Amino acid sequence: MTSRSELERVALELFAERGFDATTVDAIADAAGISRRTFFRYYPSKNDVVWGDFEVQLDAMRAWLAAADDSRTVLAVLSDAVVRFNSLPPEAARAHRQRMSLILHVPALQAHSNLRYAAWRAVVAEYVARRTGAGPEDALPQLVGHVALGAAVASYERWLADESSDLSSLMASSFAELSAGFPTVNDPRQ
Amino acid sequence: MTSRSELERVALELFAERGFDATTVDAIADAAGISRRTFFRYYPSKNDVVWGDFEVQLDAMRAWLAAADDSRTVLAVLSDAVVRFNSLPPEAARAHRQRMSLILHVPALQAHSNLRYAAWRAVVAEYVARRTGAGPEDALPQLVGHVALGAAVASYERWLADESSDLSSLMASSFAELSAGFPTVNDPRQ
DNA sequence: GATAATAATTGCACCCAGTGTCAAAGTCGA
DNA sequence: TCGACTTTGACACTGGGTGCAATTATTATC
Repeated sequence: MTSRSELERVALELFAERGFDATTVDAIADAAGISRRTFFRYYPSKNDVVWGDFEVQLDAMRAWLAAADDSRTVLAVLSDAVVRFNSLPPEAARAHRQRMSLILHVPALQAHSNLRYAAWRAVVAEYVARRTGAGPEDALPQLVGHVALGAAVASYERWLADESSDLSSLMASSFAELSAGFPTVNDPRQ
Repeated sequence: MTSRSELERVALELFAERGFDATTVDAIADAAGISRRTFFRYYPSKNDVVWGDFEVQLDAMRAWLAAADDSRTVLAVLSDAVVRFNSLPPEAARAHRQRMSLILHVPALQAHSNLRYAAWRAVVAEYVARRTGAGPEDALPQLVGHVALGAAVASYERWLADESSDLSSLMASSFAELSAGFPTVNDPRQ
């Protein structure tokens, strides 16, 4: 009985072994012992395999934000949320590095990621909307969504570039820079 | 004699008429009176047609930033650059709206845009690196690149949502929000 | 346990984007 | 006019993704 997560495991193994582009859907299906057509019932595209249970994570973050302490700054809460939903047990770090390295470095996945990012931004925008009384499509929530995503992705790239770095710290410092208006680069006396 | 820009004109017309996905490369080639294979000599992909001379614009922005007045704040200069390279004569607005609407709303192009955005971010990062003495791949320049892109894209989305809005003003106010650390949403007393 | 309804799986025939190859036209300088 | 060089085009092929209909489990019901 092939499960969705089993299929993911097999696929990621092949990607690591011979690269994403060089791994055909046929090869994945073969390795998993299912037909090509069935593969596409589990995942709508080859790209989507890499994202695993992203939607579930996102739902969790949405719920966490909905119940977050309103006495703190919007950006502080967002920073915590991003840190929390990107902290992994040390033993999961290697796998997550591999996954994110694909997403951020393989052109086909870099492109596809934008579609997923939209859902992430929507969660942030929804929270900012709740806090400010605006609609989720209004200017400020959307702006914060885009900018927060930028900070998060930049942090991921730093993390991938340095084996010894800690993702949570990088996220936190990116958001700190953000809420302070980029003091190191925005000083009028400079 | 079919030129690159003539091909672009024909393609955008078809996209507007019957939609991006429903327009095959064969149809574009037919309409332009060239062969399918020749289309791919002018543009590496169907997606790329929509971006027109983006690289040229980007080169211009790079040059402008390289020669910018260093006595002003990094974010102020970036804001000006973004405003300047996104202000169009009123008669070009309709076409640009159409083009950007495709890029921001058609899934295939939303995805592809991420690849183009990388080049845009690199230009910003390069400038921040020059101003701060850091390398273009260092944390701060990269972070500012990502965040500035977020602000720019958010502004574009606002602009597309409102026929009567002015792109330059939207860009400027997004960057103002950014350099002030999002005062309307980042107030500890709120 | 046999059977009927339901769901999962698969094979097959497509469509379309993108690429490699090689031959045919066209261009241009000498 | 000849030959070198570039542009174009025809053709075949790869690979992702989809619609459809048949086939094979599953599961519920009697």
